[in-house]
Order: sequence, then C-alpha cells, then structure tokens
Amino acid sequence: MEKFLAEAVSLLAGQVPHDKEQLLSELETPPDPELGDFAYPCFRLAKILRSAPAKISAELAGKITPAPYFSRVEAHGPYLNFYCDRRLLTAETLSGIFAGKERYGWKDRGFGRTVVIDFSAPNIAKPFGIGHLRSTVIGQALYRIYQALGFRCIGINHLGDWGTQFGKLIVAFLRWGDAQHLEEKPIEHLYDLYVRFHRAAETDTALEEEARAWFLKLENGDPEARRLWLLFRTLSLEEFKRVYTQLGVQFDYYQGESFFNEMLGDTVRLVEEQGLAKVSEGALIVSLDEDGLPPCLLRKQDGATLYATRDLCAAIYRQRMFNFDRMLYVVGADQALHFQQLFAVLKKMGYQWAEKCVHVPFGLIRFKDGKMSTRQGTLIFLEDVLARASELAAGIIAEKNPKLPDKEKVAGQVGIGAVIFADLGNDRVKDIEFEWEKVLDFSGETAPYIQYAHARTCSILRKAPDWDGSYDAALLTCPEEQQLVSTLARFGQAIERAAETYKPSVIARYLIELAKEFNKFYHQCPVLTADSLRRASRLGLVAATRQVLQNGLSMLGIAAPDEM
RNA sequence: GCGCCUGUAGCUCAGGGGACAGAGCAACGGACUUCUAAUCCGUGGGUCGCAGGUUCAAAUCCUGCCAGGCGUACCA
Repeated sequence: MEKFLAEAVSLLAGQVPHDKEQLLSELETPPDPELGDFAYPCFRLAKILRSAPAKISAELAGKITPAPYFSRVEAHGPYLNFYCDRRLLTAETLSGIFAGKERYGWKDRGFGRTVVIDFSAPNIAKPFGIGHLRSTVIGQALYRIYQALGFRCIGINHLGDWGTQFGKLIVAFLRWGDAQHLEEKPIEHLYDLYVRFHRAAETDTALEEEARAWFLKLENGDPEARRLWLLFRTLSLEEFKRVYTQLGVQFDYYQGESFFNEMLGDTVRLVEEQGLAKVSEGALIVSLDEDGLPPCLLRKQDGATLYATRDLCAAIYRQRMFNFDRMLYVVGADQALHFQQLFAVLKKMGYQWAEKCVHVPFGLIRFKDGKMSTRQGTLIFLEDVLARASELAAGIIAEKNPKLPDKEKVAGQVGIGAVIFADLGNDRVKDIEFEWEKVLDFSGETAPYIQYAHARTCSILRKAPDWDGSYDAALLTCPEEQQLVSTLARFGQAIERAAETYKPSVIARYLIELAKEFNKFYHQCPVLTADSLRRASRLGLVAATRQVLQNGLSMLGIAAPDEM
C-alpha cells in the first residue's frame, strides 16, 4: 500500500505546487470504496490558484497519466480520486505477506535506535489486581509494536518494592502476622495485613508514625527490617511471575525501586551540587515554581527518600546504561503530575534527553460505585478474572466443539485473550468501568471474534492439503475479496499509527475490521467448492488473512489458536 | 481554588480538519443437509455536553461555561 501511496504523491507532485511531504499529509482515504483508494481534496489549491476546487480536480484528472499503479484517476466534485490497479495491489499485497510471513508489516525505520519501556511495575506486597493489567498489557503491546518498527526495545519492570508501604507491612506483620500463613499464601496474607493496617490506622494514628520509622530503618540497612522485606519481596515476586507466564509477558530487566537504593545518595548529592535543592519545611525539595509546578520532594523530614527520588535516579541510570532515544513510562494518568515534575527536574539538571522521556498515561479501572482501592480491600484479583474467563470459554467449547483437542489450553487462550482485549480495545486514556458481564462477553468486538476468524482461516487451509500455494491475483475480483485485500494492505499503516500515538488500540481496532471483512468474505465467497483456479486464489487470500490476523494478535499479546 | 483527562445512538465505545457521523451490545426480523452460527444479513435508533471563535470546510483546532473523573509537599 505504501508503494501506491508514494506513487500517487509522485503523480501529484508533477502537477501541484506542493512538496511531497505535504501532499502525503493531504491525501486521504475516501469514505466509500466506490470512490477509490486515495483522494486528494483540491480546496487548498483552489485558494492559491483562485479557481473552483471542482474545476481543479477535473483539470488534474485530465493531466495525470495513472498507469501502471492506478487504473484510473477521476474527479468527483472537489476531490481527485485514485483507483489502484486492483490486480497489481492484490498481487503486491499477497506476495508481500507471503514474503514477510510473521514479519509482514514490519519496518526497519527504528534500526539502531533504542526505546526503553517502563511498564507493569506492580507493588510488591500487594495483589496483582486488574488495575496492574492495564500497564502490563499496554506496555507489552508497545514493546512489540516498536520492535516491529525495528527499534531495539528494553522492557523494564520497575517493581514497587521499596517505600513506606513496607514500613506498614512490617508493622502489621509484627503485630498480626503468621509466618506459616505467609509461606503458604503470601499475597493473600500480605493483602490482609495491608488492609488491616489501614483499618487500624484510622483510629490509631501512632501506627503511621511507626510505619515511617520502620521504613527509615529499612533504608538504613537494619537487619530485621531487611530480612522481612526480602521475605515479602521474594514470595510476592514468585506469584507475580506466575501471572506474567499466563499473560505471556516478559521483561528484559526486573529493576525495582530497591535496585536503586545504593545510588540514591549520589543522585541527591548531584542535585545539591548543582544548587537546585533546598530545604523547606524540613524536607529537601527542588522548587519548580518557574514551571508552574509544585515542588519535587527528594527527602522527607525524617531523611527517607520518596518515589520521585528513586524515579530520578532510575532515569539517569537508564540513560547511562541504554543511551535510549526514547523512554516510555506506561503508568496511570493519576500520576501525570509526578512525571511532569520528574521531567522538569531532569531538564533543570541540564539533561537534554529529558525531552525523550514520555509519560504514556492510561485511565483508571473503576466500579460503578467508585474507585478500586487496595487499602479498602475492594480489589479484584487478576487471577480470578483470568480463571473465570477461561472457565467460561471452556463451557462454550464443551457446548460447540466438544471434540477439540487441547481443550483446556485453548480455553485459557480464548479467556485470557478476551480479558486482554477488553483492555486494549479502547483508547487507553479513558477510564474503564469494570463489569464482569463485559469482560465475559465473547461476541461482537472481542478477542474471541478475531480468534474465531483466525480459526476459520486455519480450518479452511487444513481442508485443502492439496493446495500448492499458487494463486492468481486477477481472479480475486468480488467486492468482499477486494475489501479484504485493501484491509490487509493497510496493516503497516496501523502499526505506524499505533506507535506514533502509543495506542495499541489502533491495532486492536484494525484487527476487528480485518476479522469483520474476513467474515463477510467467508459468508459470501465459498472457497473449497469454487472452481479450481478460483479456489487456489481464494486459498491464497485466506492464507494471507491468517498470517495478518496472527501477526496482529501476537502484537497485542493474544494467542491465535488454530481451532476453537 | 488551580492543573490534567473525559463528555458522540438506551448502554459500551470507533471516528489521523474534509465527501451522507459509524460499530458492538441490547430490541425486533431473517440465514446452519453447504469451508466451525463465538458467524452473517436486515430494521429502528443522533441538538457529536452547551455557547462563541478560527477555516472554503469543525465531532475533530482555539476560548469560555457546564458535568464527571483524577491530581494538587513529606503514599506510590
């Protein structure tokens, strides 16, 4: 598709007083396939040439010789419409897909450049809730999207394994904890302790004080505090890794906040040496008045650090280690101010690369009656959601396809896929209202819909073992076939746009579109029973569709079972 | 108070300044002796929060207001 677009630009460049870059941005996709594949609106030109847009488009249509890429170039009112040579577009698209295989749609534009992606970052000692799912799946998808554009990606799990919450946990554990219970069900026990602490702290204000003191001891290397912290951390991490395995998520580094503990002193000193830090109300701060932001706190009154200190340290460390061209923080929108402050401090410190840091925010997951809160104990555990979705999928399989091999595995792939898609399907900046019925709905615009289309492609191909892979692009002339080809050809553009906007939902929407086009084709155009030449050509189209569905799903971290 | 985000069909949401604003769910009516009906086809359903402005052209950009969410110095 890119070739055709470039060709349209060249054809226009010969006739229109605009440079190629501008022409590329002016070209648009017509709302109806009847109106061709690209459209050039002539309004702007009308102003410069002091002529009617419709007249200009008609004149351009007369001057441009479309061949070989376009079968015709026609004026429709103020628009100049380009019609791709369908046979050529079909041939190019299919051969591109078969040549690229699992890398169809990939580019090498990012070659030699590095993107660091900070994502997931669950709080150790808190359960992995559906809130953490967002960062995890968005980050994972962005990782694969940037990888597809040729960037070297570094995925970092910046675990929340340091901070005042450990003081709270230690206090709670010393009072109410049970070592054996902790061994057996670590997350559950720690969660109970955490909730209990906050409930007790409402009446007993001394508890918070005690917790802060314990965290300070931890920072200063107190052996008992250290022992408990390590215990909590180790046990929790084991459980998290189980969830990551289920989701198929991997990280290049687990570098949590504690990882930077030893370097924090140097970071603070550096800020002080530059004369940026000052003491205010007993705390060490960097004033950001000039930026119109509240001050960034580096040390509390009691001398303990805050997460801003650790993020600052981490950013500097990562720049040294990875020399990144961009760093993405996939973190909730509620932390937008924190990142503004962080980036502002980096800039004040003279780091040019501060502008390469991007906060990629996402909306909260809420309930009908309010925000989900770890402290109040209203969290929904991700493992429960995944389990329920998989059970539901298993039930549907038992009903519709009881002979399916590997039933359990497929049920997991479909159930988990549905959960991931419920998250990635919509624009990440919007809040999501959590509803079981929605997450467990497998019809319409869902992952199972896409997976089902993929399974159908596999099924058809399985039933044509004699097909030798040959096809004739000229025979794919039905509207459903051509629509499908057009959509397949647009995959690369979807990837680029997803990367530009940091929105995996662009890929998700694209896949829904593609699956829809395929289902239309499936109902309208019989494959296996068509006459032999047409059959081969349709098999080619089916194989191409299968490949692109698979590539797209894998980019979102969703499995593509062959049968379901 | 100030800052950031959101406001499109009954519900959940798509809509890279452009040609009549689109899906899914729900409702109703059709299509399985035929490549898996987790599918497809059809019907109904809209002052794109409100008011101005920029533009040949605004759901889209700007300003103000309204509503909701989230932040706003020792949590992360």
